[in-house]
Amino acid sequence: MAHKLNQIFSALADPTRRDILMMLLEDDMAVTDIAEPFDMSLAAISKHLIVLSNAGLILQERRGRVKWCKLDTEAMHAAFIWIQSFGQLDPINFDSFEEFLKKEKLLNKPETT
Amino acid sequence: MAHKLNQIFSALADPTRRDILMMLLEDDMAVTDIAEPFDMSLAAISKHLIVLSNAGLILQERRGRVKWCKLDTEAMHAAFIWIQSFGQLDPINFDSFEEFLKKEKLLNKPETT
DNA sequence: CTATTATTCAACTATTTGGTTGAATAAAGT
DNA sequence: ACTTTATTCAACCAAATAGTTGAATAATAG
Repeated sequence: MAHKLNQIFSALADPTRRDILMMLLEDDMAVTDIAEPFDMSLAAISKHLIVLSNAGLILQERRGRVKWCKLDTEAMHAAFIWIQSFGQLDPINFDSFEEFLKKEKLLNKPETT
Repeated sequence: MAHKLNQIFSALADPTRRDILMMLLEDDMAVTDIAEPFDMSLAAISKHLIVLSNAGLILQERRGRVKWCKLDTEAMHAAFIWIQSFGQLDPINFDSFEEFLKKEKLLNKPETT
């Protein structure tokens, strides 16, 4: 199948999936809980999670009837490394970075729409 | 329109477009010269360049009948910053990075297929 | 056993994507 | 003027994507 980076970047290209990843930064979650804030069917979220899983961005582990989802940082790291190749980008300024994150959350979180 | 990161990651998800970006790392190029190594019509490459341009990953400037393409690092930097948010990824190990780049070139360059 | 909860499957739809070809445009070269 | 070169446009096509709904599966609770 296609290069792994295809899957990783393609997975990251969807705002719902980026939101899910940000939610998983805080804690592992079950599928139903992940779906809750989104204005979208559970089946749709389930599909998004499969995309994230295929890209290697999350791990899913079934315990009983609940499937737990957690971040897997390896794929993200591969994307990070690839991007950093371009022009040896400057190390990040963590002040503007925090500001960026705040803005990102306001613009992009489903709860705030 | 959609969040800029959608366009950036979506543009990066295609191996042809990543190849084009890598070619532009070395020098600015005209559309026809960019298309040359690919087994694909000029029109297809032209479309890829529009995608890259819409994502803000390249700039295109027409001089006479030639349209020159050059990297615009700003969009890549935005993606870089977003990714680095996840788990405060470790600063890059440049030895494994160079190895990665070599592998990437072997696997992905159109000239070698 | 029965009902409830968690998740996925299957079938369908609309839209987008990545490619094609042939014609169109526009600038240079002779 | 005519031809060549550079690029895009338009129409088309196949495959992938992101969503829907309703049924199916599977584990837990009562």
